[in-house]
Formats: sequence, structure tokens, C-alpha cells
Amino acid sequence: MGAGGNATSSESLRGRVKASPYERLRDAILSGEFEPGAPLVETALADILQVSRTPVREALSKLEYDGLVSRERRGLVVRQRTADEILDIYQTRIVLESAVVRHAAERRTANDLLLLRGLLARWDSVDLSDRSAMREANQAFHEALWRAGHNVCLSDLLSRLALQVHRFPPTTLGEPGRWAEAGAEHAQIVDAVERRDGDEAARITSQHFEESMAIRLRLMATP
Amino acid sequence: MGAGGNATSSESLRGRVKASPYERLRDAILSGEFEPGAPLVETALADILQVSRTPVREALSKLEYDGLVSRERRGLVVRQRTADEILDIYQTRIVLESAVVRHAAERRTANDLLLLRGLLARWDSVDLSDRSAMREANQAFHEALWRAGHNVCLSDLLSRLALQVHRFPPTTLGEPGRWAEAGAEHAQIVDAVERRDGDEAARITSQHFEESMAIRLRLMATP
DNA sequence: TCGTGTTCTCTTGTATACAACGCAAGGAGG
DNA sequence: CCTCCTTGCGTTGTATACAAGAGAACACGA
Repeated sequence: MGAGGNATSSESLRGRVKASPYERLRDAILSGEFEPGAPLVETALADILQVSRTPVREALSKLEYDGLVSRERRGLVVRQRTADEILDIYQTRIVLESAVVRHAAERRTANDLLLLRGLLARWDSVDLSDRSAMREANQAFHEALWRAGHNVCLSDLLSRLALQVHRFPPTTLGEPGRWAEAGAEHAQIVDAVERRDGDEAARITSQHFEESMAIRLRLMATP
Repeated sequence: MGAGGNATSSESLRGRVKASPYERLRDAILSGEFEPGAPLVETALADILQVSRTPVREALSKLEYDGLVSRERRGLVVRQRTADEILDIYQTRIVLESAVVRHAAERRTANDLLLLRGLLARWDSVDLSDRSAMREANQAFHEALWRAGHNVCLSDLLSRLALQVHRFPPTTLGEPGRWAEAGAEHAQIVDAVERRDGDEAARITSQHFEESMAIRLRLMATP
């Protein structure tokens, strides 16, 4: 189809040039360009991405491992998470995030702390009308925390888990007042990590994500 | 099997018929048929497995995600874990296993308990000279524990993590006296789960895996 | 003898062709 | 009118052909 009139999703998918099929498809799913439950036909995606089926298959296979697409009786579809699964994912994430800050409190270097303080300082200057900037700032902070834990296995697991709750709504930080509250909690976590107080850091982290989970559940209940 | 004379690894790889390339390669790596660091050339594996490169590539891609193979500058090799990485994996596993039994204590059904008791009862009748039977019994018990936690996300993560420490030695349960000790700890865990005492179950589980980690580190230090 | 440039081979990445399978629609028989 | 079978199409799974890149070996010159 020359002019490419109808396909709503082809626009931004065509746009990104240097990214791999995996990254492009992943971003398309995470951004909601593909609705949950939408069928993913290899030949169609190959057409849109302007590559052959082979790299598309590879990308889909990775996305299946990421838990972003699932295999139906026939073909793959964008994975639809149930409320129960979201709950499971959050509970798992709470466990892992708490563990990682406990490690961070024990193992953090001066550099880790510097980086965390830097990200914390930028928190209040983020434009609250720009959701993607908010998401990015939050992501950067938590990634810095993961790195400060100095456990590659833990941070790998967390980066994969984090993918699965980036789906709609992309963040729970849009709730009124939540941004500032989250910033305060982050500061408390960094303080505890600086004091090498693992228990306290883990406690606050738990609370922080419990709150986030509660907001998401509320959002899911009232769409 | 006709000509396949030299290849030491082709024997059991050719043997299994119905298994997918992924399963066959995974088992070959886990069983140590492929040495850590050994190069995995697609065409060679395709030859051995009697399939084309396409399914082999797919299998290797999954194995890379499992962390069992890693990508060098040129091609893939069986992943060699450093002592630090093993430590990271164990620490992560301790966190997750503790969390799962805490959940199990809260959510276990009567059926879960029945299954666990059944596996526990079989523990002492396992042939201690049969390493693979030991590994299987242990695996079955822990999988039952994962299921009793009723958190799909947690059990998925754990089943993948468990893959990564199945490498040599396949189990730490071969140490003198460790089998009985582990059985006793398992029984304590199940008791705590039955009493719905999550804290105690988590505590014992932590200890259990700390011990396992200590044995493995000792084994790694003196090969 | 050592360093460097070039070629050559081996391996991966990509595209395409073919086979097998499942699903759906349509027709025939009860 | 309903049910069951058959046929056709769409999609995935597999094989193979081709292109591009990285290393190694070799030859040539200093």
C-alpha cells in the first residue's frame, strides 16, 4: 500500500530509523500504539517495519520472553494483564526493590550517592505537564538505585519487571500531589542509603511502592 | 546412529527425539555436555540437531535470555559465571524464595499442603547415589513451594533463576549429611507454612539457601 | 625479524521460498 | 433447518540462499 493511509500505528513505527525491530515493537506496545489483545501478524509487521519476517520473528520472540506479548492458539497478541497479574507483578517488584536498596545501603559508593543526589535535585524542576519527562526522571532515579545495589542479577530482573507495569497508565505519578510526595520518599531512601541504614531504606521503599500499587489499582478500578 | 563418530556431545543430543532444539541445547548446557566458554556455532549445532539454522537461532536467542549463553564479539559461547555473579544470583534467589514462602504461608490451600507433605515423605527414600534423582526431588519440592505462593510472576522469575545455578556441581546436596539436613529444613518450612507463620517460614528459607550458597562457594573454591 | 596491509574464510544477519497446520466458510446430506 | 464434511485461505514453522562483517593467515616491505 503505497500511500499508507489507514494504518494508525505505522506512522511512528516507520519514523524511527536506527532502532532495532525489537525496540520499535516494544516501544509501540509500551506506548499503547498497539492495543492489548491486538493480533501481531508477522508479515504485516514486516511490511510496516520494512524488514523481512526473520528479524520480526526474533523481536516477537524476545517480547514474548519479556511478557509483553503472549501466544494464543494461533499467533501472537499484545498481552493483556489481568488485575491479579498486575498485583502479582507489583508484589514481586516491592520485594526486589526493597532488596536492592538494602544492598545499596551496604555497598553504595560515593559516586552512587553523588548520582542519586543529582537526580534528586532535578526532581522538582521537571515539567509536570510532560508525562514522558516525568516517566523518564522517575525511571532514571530508580535505575540509579538499582545500580547502587551492585547486584547485576537483581537489576536485570527489575529492569524487565519494570517494563510490565509501564503499560497504561504509563505512570502513577500523575495523581495530584503524588509527584512531590514521591520526591520526598525518594529523598528519604537516599538519606537512609547514605547512612547505610538498610532496614530503614527497605522500609521506605516498600511503603513507596505499596502506595504506587494502591494508586494503580484505584486507576484500574475506575477507568 | 550412522557416521557421527567423534563428537562427544552429539550422542545424547541426537538421542532425544521429541524435544525442541531449545530444550535439547538447554539440557546439554545444564548437564555440562558443553563446557563453559565453548563456542556455539549455529551451523554446527544445526548439523548435530538435524534441523536448519533457523530453529537453532531461535533456541540460542532464548538461551541468551535465560543467561545460559552469552554473546562474545564473534558468536555465542556457553556462559561462564564468575564467583561474584554466582553470589549475586544466590542473594537474589534468597530474597525471592523467602518472599514466595511468605506468600505461601498466607495463601496456601489444603491441596498445596498435601502436595508438599507428599514430596516431603518421599525425601528419605531417595537413592543418595543417584544425583539426578536427588536433583529432581529437590526441584519438585521447591517448585511445589513456588506454586503454593500463588504468584505467577514470582514463580516464573524463580524458575529462570534456578536454571542458572544448576550448573556444576548440579546440586549442593551431595555434601555429606546435607541431604538429611535439607530434608529437616524443608519440613520446618512446610510446618511454618501450615501454621500460616510467614515470618518463620521466610526465616528458615533464608537460612536454608544461605547454607546452600555457602556450600557452593566452598565447592567453587576447592575444585 | 618484525610490522603492516591484504585477502580469504568462516560466521552471523537477512531475505525469500516452501511446507504444514489451523480456522473459517460454504456446500451437501440428513 | 441443522450438522458435518470438505475445501480454501491465511499464518506460522522450517529450510535455504545470499550478503556483510570480523578474524586469521599470509605475503610483502622495511
